[in-house]
Amino acid sequence: MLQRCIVGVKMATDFQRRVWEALRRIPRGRVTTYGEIARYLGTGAVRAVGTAVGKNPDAPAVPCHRVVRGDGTIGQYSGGEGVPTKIALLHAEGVRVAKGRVVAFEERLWHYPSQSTTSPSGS
DNA sequence: CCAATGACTAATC
DNA sequence: CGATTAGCCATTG
Repeated sequence: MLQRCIVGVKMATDFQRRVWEALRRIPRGRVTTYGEIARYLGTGAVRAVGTAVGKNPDAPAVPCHRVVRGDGTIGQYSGGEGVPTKIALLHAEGVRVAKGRVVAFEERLWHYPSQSTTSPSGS
């Protein structure tokens, strides 16, 4: 049973799994940027993040459509009708998009939780 | 291992 | 604001 997991199966890299997991952390009605994900992963591989998101096999089960570019523009999307579908999904979650750009982008922008400064066992 | 690619970003024209 | 160049890192052939 487990044998088939180690042969003849396209396996994603750990990097991609971390990216997809980061996508699941995005709350509904919010958006994030590739740069934020890269920072969350602790790397500057914005390009690699975008590629990993595009290879997301569980789309749109994973909110990959909540990821936009750093300047608030929609960016790209692979699936359905492409970018139009990405915008449609965002609208379905309450995120307004105009001229291929997220309305009130910085207000809708989601930031990943940072380590609590009130941590009792802080270093 | 090397070369090419990509759902990006920033700077310049 | 649109087009171009260069830098970036992981994936893929």
